[in-house]
Amino acid sequence: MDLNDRRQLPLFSIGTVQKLTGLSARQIRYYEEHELIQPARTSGKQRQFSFADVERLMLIRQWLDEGHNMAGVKRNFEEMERRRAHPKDSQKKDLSDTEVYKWLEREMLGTQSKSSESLFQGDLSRFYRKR
DNA sequence: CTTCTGACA
DNA sequence: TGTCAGTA
Repeated sequence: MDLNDRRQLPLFSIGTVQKLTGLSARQIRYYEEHELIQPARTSGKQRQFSFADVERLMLIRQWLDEGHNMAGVKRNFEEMERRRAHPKDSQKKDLSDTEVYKWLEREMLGTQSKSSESLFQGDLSRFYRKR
């Protein structure tokens, strides 16, 4: 199992994702309705978000902050999809392992400074162990 | 206590 | 989007 597979692992509750993205639970569920994200579900129907989901939500957050509406956000994702299907020679590749870990490190440091609670610890332990 | 769906403004 | 209800 490589890093890219682990980016798809269902790890976070909606509460954790709210803190990570700054989006409200209402918004997160709304974006799921619009198929912008497809979080997994537990047997009890609780949403389980992966890093891939969180990354997409952060992109949505960014585009929304930049003034885009839902239609604009959807267009941006469609554009990303086109590029993935169009092998242009000088396109950026997926994040390298070191880039992902740097991102993780920043998230953890930023979170820990806000309070003594270790937001990730529990969920992240699965991310590191499951290989 | 947290999350879920449906619904209203 | 926020918020409230009634659940699981």
